[in-house]
Amino acid sequence: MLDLNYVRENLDLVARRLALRGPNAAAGLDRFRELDAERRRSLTEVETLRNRRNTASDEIARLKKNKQDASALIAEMKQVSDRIKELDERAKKLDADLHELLAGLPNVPHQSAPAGSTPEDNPEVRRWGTRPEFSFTPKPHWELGEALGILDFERAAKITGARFAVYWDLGAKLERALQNFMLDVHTRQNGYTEVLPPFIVNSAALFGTGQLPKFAGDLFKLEGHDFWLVPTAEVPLTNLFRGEVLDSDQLPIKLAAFTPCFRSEAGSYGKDVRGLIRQHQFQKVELVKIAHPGQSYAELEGMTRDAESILQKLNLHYRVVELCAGDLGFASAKTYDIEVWVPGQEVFREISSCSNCEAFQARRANIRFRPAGGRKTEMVHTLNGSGLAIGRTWLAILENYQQEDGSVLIPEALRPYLDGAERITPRGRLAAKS
RNA sequence: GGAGGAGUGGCCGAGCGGUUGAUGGCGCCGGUCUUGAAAACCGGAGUGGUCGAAAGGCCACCGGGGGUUCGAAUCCCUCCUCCUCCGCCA
Repeated sequence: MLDLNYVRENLDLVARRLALRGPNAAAGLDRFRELDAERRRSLTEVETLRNRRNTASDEIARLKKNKQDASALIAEMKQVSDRIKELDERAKKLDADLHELLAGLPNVPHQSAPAGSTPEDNPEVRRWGTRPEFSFTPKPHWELGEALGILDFERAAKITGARFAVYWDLGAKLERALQNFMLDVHTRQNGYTEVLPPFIVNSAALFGTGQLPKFAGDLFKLEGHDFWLVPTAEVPLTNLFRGEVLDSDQLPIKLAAFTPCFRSEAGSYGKDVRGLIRQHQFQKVELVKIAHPGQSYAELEGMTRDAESILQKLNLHYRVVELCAGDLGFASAKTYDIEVWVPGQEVFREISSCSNCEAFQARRANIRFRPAGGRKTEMVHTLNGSGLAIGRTWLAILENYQQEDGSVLIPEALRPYLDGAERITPRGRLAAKS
């Protein structure tokens, strides 16, 4: 959420910068001036009446104490109270409207955000490694995985539905190895604290990070409860500090968590229908930082490097792009996407997205800190990034490490996590071993 | 799931429906005293909104929401959270 005073004082600038996101990004902002003025007018009105009532209440108390008659004043105040009730409803409505307008606006892109409206406009920042050479035509991971007997979409559809997967044997173990490998690197080498949060959150948490109210359709909700499946660990991790005032010397807080992520993928029909790229459930190790506002952009660079370190250790070719203003997520002011090379499809695919939300989420979730010398609290900056999406790492390994005989080599860094296994070879096709 | 109990400022803890934004203690900040510190004493300090150039007013906030009343931290309803007991359960 944007700061009310900031929007009021910089309305034109905010409108101009939001327009960089696209034609609809600043929708409703034209109503701001009027709504804001009307809200303040009606607040002043009702507060003046309240003041009168408070004063009169003291007077009534005094009269009664002295055994004097207060009935005239009480009768008058009864009228005033009725009037307050009316005006208060109007003021509350206006306040809610303004809040709704503000809560519906996306974050203002950072100064440096490149212009553009589609992923094609995202400039490449850097590139690491080289494309693997194949003496044969590399296959997509769904063919490899099913042939190896480690990936099973058919049975997943039977027990659940489309866009779910069952992993068998070394496929399941590879997923688990990646989970442990990523958490170990981030906690032992990159300085993050491991957290295991609930995989279900309430709507206040989802408001805090910006998924609600606007993107309810992207989420899975539990029937009969104010509970939602997490779309990313960013939600529970960032909301850990909701409503808290942190000490300046606690910052930056660096957290890493493994969770499954659940997304309805409404509106993505027909997109990435094959394979693991777009699933209703996928696993992810997420990084979250709560940072001092003066440090948040340096922390964003660091977080992106931390995510990259995983791909480097796995020796997977990738590039880093910076999202153009039109491609930025709702809460983000600046985002780097890391895209891994997927040879079966000959494209770079997003495997991590690292964002600085500045104070946008902090305002929604009311996360503040007390500056070292100062007394007045300030909003923190929040950052989040995938470190990494495990399913997409899994498929990148399959496609990049595939051999002509259909087997897949296991990256050296992962072998200690797989009892030293060096290679995935075909097992009995989709048959559960005894 | 059932039956009880409780939620007050950074923490602990008072609070007959009427100067209680809230006593007291601890902690915190400033000062006096001291070479310095401690102790003692004096003083200060919440968050948000709104009006104002500022000084400073005003309004709201005692878990959340609603109600009763001229007036609610105090009474009623409801939801949430925590504690105790019972049931169930990994």
